[in-house]
Amino acid sequence: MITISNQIEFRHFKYFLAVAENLHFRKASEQLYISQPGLSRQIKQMEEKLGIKLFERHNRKVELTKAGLYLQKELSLHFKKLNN
Amino acid sequence: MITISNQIEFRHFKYFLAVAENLHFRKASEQLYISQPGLSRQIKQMEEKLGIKLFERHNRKVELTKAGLYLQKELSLHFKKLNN
DNA sequence: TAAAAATACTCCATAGGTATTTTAT
DNA sequence: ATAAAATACCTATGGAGTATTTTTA
Repeated sequence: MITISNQIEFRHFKYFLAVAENLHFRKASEQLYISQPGLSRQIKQMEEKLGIKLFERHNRKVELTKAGLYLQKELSLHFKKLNN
Repeated sequence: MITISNQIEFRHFKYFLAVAENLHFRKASEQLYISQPGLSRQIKQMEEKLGIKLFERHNRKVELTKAGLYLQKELSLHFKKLNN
């Protein structure tokens, strides 16, 4: 049985990668064609579900945590293979 | 930009793999702890979104189509890498 | 004081359940 | 006659939008 998707959905990965790329929630939200609050909530939810902080928010500056950086690498590697 | 998840979610992959493994909707639904109609609908939706038939339903016998077989192989390879 | 993310609220799309029907053997 | 999937109908969860607040440089 596959377990990951009981918690995390594609949406989360997609959103995460957009924020990780932009390091800016508003810009990422525009790129994703969703609202900034919606994006913030989903990232927060993702962090809660994983029990891991993915971003450090020092106002006017968003950074990836170590865990976030690791996840970004992993996803960049494997995520795209599922797009045929 | 990642595109796949605008249509398909983890849920679909998970459900698909369960049916592909069991070749039986009811058994697969039990394994997934969801109802048989819910599973049938999600698989149907997945096929519609992909525009590809994944299973042949001859009553009392479910078979993977060629496309389904291919997808099963691909997912078996890549899907699990996303589980840390 | 302004730029950015978080919170409050609301709404609605849809995943999923129960009951039933259809289908083929 | 029965086993299995599909369909009909309904409900409730949660994703997402707008408006606003909080935060810090």
